[in-house]
Amino acid sequence: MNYSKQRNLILSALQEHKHHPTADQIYNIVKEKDPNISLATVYRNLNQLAENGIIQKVEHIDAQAHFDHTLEDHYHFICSECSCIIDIDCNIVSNLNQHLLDEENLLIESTDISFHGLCPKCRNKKQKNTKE
Amino acid sequence: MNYSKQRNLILSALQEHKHHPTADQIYNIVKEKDPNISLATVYRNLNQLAENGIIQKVEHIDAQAHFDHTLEDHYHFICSECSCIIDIDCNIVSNLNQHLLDEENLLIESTDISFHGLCPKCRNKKQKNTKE
DNA sequence: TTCAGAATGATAATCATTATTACTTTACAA
DNA sequence: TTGTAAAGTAATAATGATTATCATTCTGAA
Repeated sequence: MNYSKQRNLILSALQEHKHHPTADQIYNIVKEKDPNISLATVYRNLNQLAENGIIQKVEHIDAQAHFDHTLEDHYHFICSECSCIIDIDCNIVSNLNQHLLDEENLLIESTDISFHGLCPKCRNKKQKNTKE
Repeated sequence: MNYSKQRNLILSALQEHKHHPTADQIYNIVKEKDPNISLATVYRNLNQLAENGIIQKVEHIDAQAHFDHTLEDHYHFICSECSCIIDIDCNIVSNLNQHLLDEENLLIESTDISFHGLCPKCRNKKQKNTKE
């Protein structure tokens, strides 16, 4: 990969905004510093950065792809109220993979886990509303 | 929901084809019995059947939504080679939910798990190829 | 039988993403 | 330095899955 100003802007935007932004959200952040940047450039560079193992592309959360500044293996909690994403770091799958190989003859390469529910903030709001 | 011939055709197509077809696949199946049916009708009815708890809409597998004849809670294995989907029925998450509530203050409503890897068929093929 | 509400087919619209195209930068050897 | 090929860019057309719209037809209770 050759140097490009745009790619640098995209990468630092992602590192500053750790909440799994989408391509479109990054586009809006970067546009403030480089108003001429194209949405296609953002898509191209995010995919390229992900292919080169510099960032992580997180799919299957919703219709859009999200991008993650960290490469660490982890899972996601998605709030059903405000759609915020919270990282869950846990190791429940290691022995499960062996089980699936032995019992079902399935060789697991990767596992996606996403939890859906209420985040602490939204749970608080709901409790307040029901009390009133 | 009023009766409709099209919805009945869609439902029985789904019950005969248990391998998580997409809207488009169901469209092609149903078209043989009712060549005038519209793709929009298929989408409309699949969503409606899912909303009424008659079938299950399975999202986040790939770009397309898949539809599942069973309402039973289960997870999916998706082969990275042939993209076939195999049901995984397991209960690994029950105690995890309590853990996430206690430790992270997250109230889990549902959990999506998808495993990615090689299905038995594709694993066989690969082994043959490397032996030759 | 009537008639309001539900369902339909055809098609336009939408949304996220990718491909195309013509132009500009960058890397680097001569 | 300078020439040039590779890589990058903006603008925009194209794509694929899905949803919305709308005029027409069907369903079922009164």
